Order: sequence, then C-alpha cells, then structure tokens
Amino acid sequence: MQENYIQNLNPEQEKAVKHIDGPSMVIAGAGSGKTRVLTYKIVYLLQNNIKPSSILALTFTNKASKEMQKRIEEIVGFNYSNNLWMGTFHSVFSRILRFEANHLNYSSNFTIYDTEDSKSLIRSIIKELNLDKEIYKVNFIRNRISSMKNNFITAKEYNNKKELIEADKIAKRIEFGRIYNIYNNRCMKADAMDFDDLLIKTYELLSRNKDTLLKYQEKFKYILIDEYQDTNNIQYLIIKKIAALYKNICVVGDDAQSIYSFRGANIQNILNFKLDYPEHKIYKLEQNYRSTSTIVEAANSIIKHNKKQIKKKVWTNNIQGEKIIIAKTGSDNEESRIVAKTINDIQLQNEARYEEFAILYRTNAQSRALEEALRKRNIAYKIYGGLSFYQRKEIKDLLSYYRLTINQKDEEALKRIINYPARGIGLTTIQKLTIAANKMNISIWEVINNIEEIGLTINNGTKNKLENFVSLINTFKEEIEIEDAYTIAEKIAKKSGILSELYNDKTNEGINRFENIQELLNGIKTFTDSSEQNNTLPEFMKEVALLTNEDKEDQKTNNKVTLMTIHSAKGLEFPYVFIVGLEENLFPSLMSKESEESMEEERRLFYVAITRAKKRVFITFAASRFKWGQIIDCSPSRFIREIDSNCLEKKEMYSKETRKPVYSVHLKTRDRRDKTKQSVYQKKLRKINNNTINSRIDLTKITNGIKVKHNQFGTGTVINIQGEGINKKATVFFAGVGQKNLLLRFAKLEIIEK
DNA sequence: ACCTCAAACATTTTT
DNA sequence: TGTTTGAGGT
Repeated sequence: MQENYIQNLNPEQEKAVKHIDGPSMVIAGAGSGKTRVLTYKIVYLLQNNIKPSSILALTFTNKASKEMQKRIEEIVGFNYSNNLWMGTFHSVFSRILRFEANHLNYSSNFTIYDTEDSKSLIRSIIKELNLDKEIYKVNFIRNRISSMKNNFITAKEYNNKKELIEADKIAKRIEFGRIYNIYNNRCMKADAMDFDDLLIKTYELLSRNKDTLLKYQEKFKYILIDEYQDTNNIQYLIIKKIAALYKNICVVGDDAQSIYSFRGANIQNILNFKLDYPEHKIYKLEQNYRSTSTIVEAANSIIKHNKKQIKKKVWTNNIQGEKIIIAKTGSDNEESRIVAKTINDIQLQNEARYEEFAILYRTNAQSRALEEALRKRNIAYKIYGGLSFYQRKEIKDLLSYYRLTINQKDEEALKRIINYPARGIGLTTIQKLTIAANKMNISIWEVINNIEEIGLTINNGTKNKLENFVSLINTFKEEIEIEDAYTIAEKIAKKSGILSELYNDKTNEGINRFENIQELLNGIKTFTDSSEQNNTLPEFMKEVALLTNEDKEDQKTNNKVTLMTIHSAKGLEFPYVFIVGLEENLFPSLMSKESEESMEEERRLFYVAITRAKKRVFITFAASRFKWGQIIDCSPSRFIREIDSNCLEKKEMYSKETRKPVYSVHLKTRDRRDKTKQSVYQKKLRKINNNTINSRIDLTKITNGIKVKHNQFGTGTVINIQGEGINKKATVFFAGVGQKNLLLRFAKLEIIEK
C-alpha cells in the first residue's frame, strides 16, 4: 500500500479526505479534484483498518465507479478494492434486492425490465383494455407511472388522490389508475422490476423489515456518494435510512452541475443534508486544476446569471490560454464541416491526437451531420449514447432467450421470441394465450403448458408448434445452472435458430447483426473466463440490464474523436472541446422556455459543457438547421451573449457551398401536411417568436390562490407571484408534479376558478 | 401467417 | 429526414 499519496492534495482536499467520522459534505467546483478526494478518502479509510466490505460508495454511472475502482486498486491492491460495495444506486440496490428477494415475493433471479420492456407492456395493456392510443400515449403513460413511483404514489394511493384523478379526468385519461395498477400486477406476475422498482422496492424492504434495515445499517459503516446534486427523492430517503445509525456519510457534489431534474433529481437534497445532519462539516473545493483561466472565467460569467446557487468562487492558477472562439456558420452541415476542418488543422499544427477532442451537443439527433463531416475527412470518431448495444434488436432477441430460460414468467421476453425466428405461431394464437393468462392470473408460459386443462381451442398444428417451443426452452433450462455461461449461451444462439437466421441474411445490416451477436458471445466468453466460481449465465444476466453503451469499452483503437451529448459528458475532461448548435430553441431547448427553473438547468448544462475543456473551447451556431426534413431559421443562443466578452473571439465562417435544394420523393404527402395540420412544434415556435405577451388571458387576473390549468402539468394552485408586466412570474403547485415557477408570458395557463 | 408498402410519427437530456 | 406501424394483399 502506498503511503505518500496524501502529498498530492491541497489543504482543503486533505481536510475533506481525513474527515471520516460523522457527516460531511464536499461542494466541489468543476475541475477541482472531486474524484481524487473521493478516491483518496476510500484509501484513507482502508488504511485506518476499515474493512472494504463495510464501505458503500455510490456513483452516478457504471463508468465512474469502474474508474474509481481502478484507481483505488492501483494504490491498495485488488484484494481490498474488490470487496468494496461500489457502483450505481441501481446496481448496488439490485444486488441487495436479489439477496433479500424472499422478503418481497420475488425470486432472486428476477428480471429487470428496461424502458423498452416497460413500454411494450404498457402498449399491450392499452390494447387489451381497448383504449384509444391517441389519448393513452405509451410514452406519456410510462413517464407518468415513473413520476408517480418517484413521488411514492402507489397505484392504491393514486385512487385516493382526488387531485390526480381530477387531472387525468380533464385530460380524458380516466383509465390511468387502472393501467397503473395492471402494470404493477403484471410486473409482479412476471417476476420483473423496472428501473424505478429497484429504488422503490429497496425502500419498502428497509421500511418494512426492521431486522434487514439494521443489518445494512450495521454493514455499511461508511457511506460515500458522488454527484449528490443529481440524486432524487427516493435515493435520498434510502440513504437517510441506512446512514441513520453511524452517520458516517460523505456526499460530494456541485449544485452548478445539477442537470438531471427531468429524472427527479432534486437540489433540495443538498439543503436537506444540512438539516438532517446538523453536526455536519462542509468543505469547499474551489481551485480548478483542469482548465485555462480564460475557460474558468467564461464559465463563471455564465453561471453568474443563475439566481439559485450556493455561493462559491471557482478560481485557478493555470495559464490564461487562448480565447474561446465563437463561429457563426450558415447551416448545420456547414457547421459540421467547419468543426471537422478545425479538428484537422489543430491536430496537424499541435500534433494533438484525435482522442484529445470532444464534440458536445444538446440532442443526440445532432450527431448525424457531424459524423458525415468527420467521415469525409477520414477522422476516426466514437459516438456515445444513441442506441445502446444492448438495445439493438438482435441482441435483445438473443438476450430474451436467456431471460426466458432463467425466468419463464418473463412475459416480455416470451412475447418477443415465441415466434422469432418464425415458427408459425401467429398473433391470433398469442392473443388467445394472453387473454387466458390474464383471466386466470397466471403466466403465458403456464397457459401454454396447460392448454388441454384450460380448454383453449387451438388447432393441433399450432399446439404442436407450441409444444416444440416449450421443450426447446426446457432443454436449455436443464443445463443453464450446470454449464458455464459461454457454453450454454452459444448453444442457445445456435439451437434457437437465431444464429443461422442472421447468417443467411447477406444484406449489410444482416452481416452487421451477425457480428453483433458474435460480439455479445465474446463478451460472455470474457465473463466466463474471468470469474471462475460464479460463471453461470444467470450470473451474467444479472448485470446486463443495467449496462449502458459507455460500459462497453471499445478496445481496438482509442485514438478517436469523442461525440456525445453534454449530459453524458458529465465527469469527463478533454483538451479540446467543441460545443455545437448554440441556437435558441435548441440550446436552450424549446421545452425549457416555460419556466425559469428549467432555463437555469439549461444554463448549468452549458456550464458543464464549457468546464469539460482543459485547453480550448470552440462554440458554433448555425443560421439554419434541418429539422424533420424542413429547414428552420435559427438565431444565436442567449448563452452566447452571457459569456464575458473578454474571453471571446468571434468569427463568421461560411464555406462557399450553399445548401443544395432538397427534392423530396414524398412531395405529395409533405405538401398536404404543410397545408392542413401544422406540426405542434411549428405552432409552439411561432407562438414564442411572435408574441411577447400571452394573449389568451389577462395576466393581471392571475393572483395568489387562484386555480389554473397547464396543458402539461394539469391543474394547480398559484402560491406566489413575482415581478410585473411581461416579467410577471407565478409559483404554481401542481398535484403530482410539484412546484413550478412559470413565466406567465410563456406559460399557457387557463384560469379555472377563483 | 407472412410480406410489402405507404402513412404516421418524432426530437431533450438517461440509470 | 429516418424509423416504426398498420392496412391490405397473397
């Protein structure tokens, strides 16, 4: 074990590291060595003879936890680092839930439904109930269920909350409560949990079983939490419970980098921390070691525009560096070409490697033009986010075979593969099976196994096909606990017919899919070889649902330009950073204009983007941009004006090429669409561009206590008014949504009663 | 039961 | 623009 690592710390960092007894909070500005403090703190604990297994360290992404584990391992060795309880909230809690499954009416091999599975289940429920899918939109229903769960409103409680039912009534979604209830029952029946369940069920487990709670309170004597500003309400409550005994809890975060409120993250948790642990100590890390002083100053000048923030002054001793370049370009394609050219130039002049560059954008859809421009210049790049490897169709298909073999109740897996590859079991048959399963409250698998007893009318041919399918899965089942993961995984890939189905598809996509399957099998092989005792397929599958693209490191060549959303860039750093698409309605996003709060979150997002850079920042915006096959005129983002002009150098960059006219094959349909119904987006856009005053209602009529209706949040009560004239703002409490600050000139509020 | 094509849909961010 | 879904034909 190395002893001298503490020398690498400044006095404040050292104090934070050595504070191990009692609660502490580290407010860490961007680039101030936050990860270093966390890492060394864990090392320090281990050196003070704390057992690794009694340290719980929670991170925001798997990647962050892996990185930290690696750094700790380098200092203390694998035997110590391996026994730490380190990971994301979801992965650590799923471990606990599997261990304690018997307390919850779940088996320890329960399935984790990802977002796709949840949506597919909701889609079936809506269909079974014969509801109008225009009113009951799958995405909306899933989001609403998720937000209910994150606010601790069970399906039962929903039925007691008049405001919620009222809100759904107004939106003509009277059956929401029923869908919510059925959804929960179906998950339970399938021995499956969705992402939110992993948190909720953990909380339930700890609330209902005193012994279990005590066990984990005793176990986790030391708790550390990274990115605390992005924890949500349930996560906060679970941690509060576990930490209640020893109160050795250390949270690390930066309120200026809170960018996940759409997922329920709550900055309030930072304030609550002070109230919950009055004996706490706060350490502020304000020296930035990452960026040039120009970048630090620019970042400070932006975040200054936010009203809500904890006071701190980030500063640096680093050199001034070069100014931030802001480039105005003609179109999105031109923007991409200029970014690619600039990367090329810098790479040649400064002998920089491609891996030193990152291109950051607000939405995933922006990557397409950039990819094209990079490809044209033969610049190697890797792209994060978008469709995850594990979400690809062929991967999910094969994984569904594994899932069903492990858990026959897994309805979504069964539906996915019962007729893939095609074996002549059609929709009609599946419908009959589903109806019977719902009626008798058993799984589809059980129905198939008891067709005779149930008395279903299915012809003998189909019956035969069903029997073959069942015995196929049963043969896999016999071996899955005995064989190692790779052996059985490969066997299933072959015998299910997936491998040959894809092998025979000689189209480009087919070849690609075949290769992806090979890659998955290779991954399983690595898993099998690296873990000698617990190397069964069920063990492998426990991790898979929580993995994302970022966890699948591409080992081939690492010298590539990185493309990602700003959200996924959190916690990373690059010498050269390009931030593209700085246009009103894109960044800040159109959706964020309804309230001051979401506008401030967009601004924090911009702050995060700039502070990723070590040496240089390039910002670009375009005068026009392709969106849904149409060209949209854009104006520069307000954030550009907010940067201190001393840090900036402005450029206009037009290449000679103008946009080629686009001739559409589907001219007819587009014509009609343009004339008849304008897209919602267009309408919104026009509204914001044209009017500065909300014309629908008289703003003076909105006062304290008045009831209003909002088309997204439902009904709510005005609890506070600020400002005057066109800057008048209202704080409104919406049932089931919470408090929102709305700028009245934008928010389309209707007055319901006085 | 399966295949094909045109219409409809979608764009905020993700464990 | 690119992807998904559903109707209608075989």
